[in-house]
Amino acid sequence: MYRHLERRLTQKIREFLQQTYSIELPRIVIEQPPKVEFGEYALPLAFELAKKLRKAPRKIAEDVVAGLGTLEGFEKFEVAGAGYINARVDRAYVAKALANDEKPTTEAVSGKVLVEHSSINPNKAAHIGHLRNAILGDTFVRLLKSAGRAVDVQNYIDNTGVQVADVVVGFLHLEKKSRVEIEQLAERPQFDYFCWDVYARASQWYEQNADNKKLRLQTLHEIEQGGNETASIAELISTAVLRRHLETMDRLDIEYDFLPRESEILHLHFWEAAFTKLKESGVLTFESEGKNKGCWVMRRAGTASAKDSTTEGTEIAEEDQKVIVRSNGTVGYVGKDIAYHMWKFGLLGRDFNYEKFYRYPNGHECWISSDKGAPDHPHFGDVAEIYNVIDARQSEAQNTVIEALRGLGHNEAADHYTHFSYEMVALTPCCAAELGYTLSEEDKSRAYVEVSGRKGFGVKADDLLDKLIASAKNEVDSRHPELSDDERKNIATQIAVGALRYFMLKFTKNSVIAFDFKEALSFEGETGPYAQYAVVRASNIFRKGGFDPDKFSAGEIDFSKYLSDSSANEIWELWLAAAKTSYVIGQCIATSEPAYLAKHIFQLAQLFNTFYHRFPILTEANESRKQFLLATAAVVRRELIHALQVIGVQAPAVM
RNA sequence: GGGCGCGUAGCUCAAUCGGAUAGAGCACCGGAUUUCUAAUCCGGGGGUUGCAGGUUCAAUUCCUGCCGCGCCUACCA
Repeated sequence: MYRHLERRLTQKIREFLQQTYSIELPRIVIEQPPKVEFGEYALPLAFELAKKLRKAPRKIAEDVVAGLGTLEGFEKFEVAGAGYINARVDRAYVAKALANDEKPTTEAVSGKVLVEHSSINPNKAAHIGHLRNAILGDTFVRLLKSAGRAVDVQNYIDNTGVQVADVVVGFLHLEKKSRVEIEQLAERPQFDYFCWDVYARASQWYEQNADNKKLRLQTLHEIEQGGNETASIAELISTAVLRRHLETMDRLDIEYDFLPRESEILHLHFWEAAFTKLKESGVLTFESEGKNKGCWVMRRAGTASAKDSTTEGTEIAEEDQKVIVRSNGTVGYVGKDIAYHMWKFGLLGRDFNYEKFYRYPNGHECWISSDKGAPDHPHFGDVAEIYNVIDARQSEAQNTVIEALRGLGHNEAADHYTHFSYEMVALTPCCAAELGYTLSEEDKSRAYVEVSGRKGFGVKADDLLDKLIASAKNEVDSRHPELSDDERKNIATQIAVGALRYFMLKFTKNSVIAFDFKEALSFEGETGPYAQYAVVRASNIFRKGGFDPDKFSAGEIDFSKYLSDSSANEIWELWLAAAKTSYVIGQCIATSEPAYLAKHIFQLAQLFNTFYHRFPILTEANESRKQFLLATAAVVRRELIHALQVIGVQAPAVM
């Protein structure tokens, strides 16, 4: 609604400027006034025009206001301050549309979007860093879907990398486990936790002597090769850990459609197909001397090629070279990534084979890449737009892939390739100490310490969730002894998930989260449960009053009576915030920043809580005013539930 | 050395391509008719937005230079 009116206003202003001054501005800036008394939209337009028109801003603003006339949905325009033009909407018009849940028709965007997130190495339990990735990714998926986009959710599995090799080495050479023993362990519920420790031990063991490291390299080669016992054990381990990751993420209502694996990228020869094209197009060049002698290299992203017009042809300064194919002929991960991304855009000319892998309790089927494949499978890849949720440390690699696509002439694909970059989750030194890790003096003085799977240093996702559930369960137990234990468990889980998801979303993407248990375990203040509680309060009003909030009819209400005068500003602010939800969702998608929606939810909940205190509804003597207040609660409740659903948070029945 | 990012209240963070008096939460202090359940609400203190210049009617935001911090910068994935 808010967005719809803004568009209408922009259009009107454009027409006016064209007709009156014959001016075409590239962009009409529309802001939100600092206070609701000033109206709903503010235009600093007059300041911009002052120079062009050689008139005082204030005078221009007055002229614009006088000449603008009327506009549907708007009450009036006025001049404020040194030359702001403030627009006031017709409050009753907006409220009525909102109460009736009228959605302005939006043009459907065609083309499928591919969002890839999580991508946890299948060699150990997921930790809080992975949670940030998965929650950001899943929320972005929900944002896109709520805007009507068709989305494929992928989780890339690097099942042939060194991390997997390390656990395999750990099991076979350090723990001396047989295949049968590993199979038995893999059946155990917390196999990923077991691997967590094995991985950390193996990493330490490498430091002991050089032979151990040789074993690692040999194991890695066997895994990459495939078709041998080592590869088979690696597959066994990585698949079992992968299942655990899916279970962990499912606890947070995070699901995937397809799991492409690196093993298939190798076995189905994606790279060979890409290599040919990369050589033909000159993206890759062969180095015949220098430190990268014998390698196929490409220009490192960000080392501008435009400026060095002096170097002729395809010469790339040594420090700007990124090795794609090693001198022994093997391809590095960036190369595989280029091939994989050509597949995503349908540019490779090859496809995976697919088989069913995991069925969610709700019946949703998750597919996985495979060598053989099932005959009937959904169509993946070949999309119009992609988003890769990958942390900021990999931005250079991501940019290299984008440059490769560009070099191949696929500019459109490159333009629709978004590295959805975010910063890592680290631990506060205090938190690290709580976990029993001893830190160096240097680390203690830092604001945060990076987690390290290699050192087994971090907070496991399931542990954190268990802690949150236990803490929420305590509260629910004491507040609602009348409920069954199952019901209380269920509510506690919803609260825990709400707290965790909100926590990961409240920070903007490029701020490092210094994780601290006290903050993450809080259910008060700016948290998910705060917003959930606001919904519960709204529901309670209807429950106690004997009404159904979802069937509440606003037909008879005279909104202008209750919203028009300035004494109604407080309630109007709440209506306005509710009207902004879809606008905020649009902002989140445009900027790839889910934090805006989290903040919006909190603000809406905050305004509602104030309203809740100020205006007792059920005791309201004036029946028509009571209906109006009920309509207010119904609309806010509906918008909050919707917005919470978009960030993947459910509102419990009671709290 | 080069690339990317960050520096805002005691702490953790916001501030929508530059806009009106820089906002929240936590912590601290003081309050809220035992009510639609207080996981809430109201009030209070707390800021030279790292420093110095520049551009602009307007700078936390853009530009330049410093200072400080983080990440990336392997023929590892």
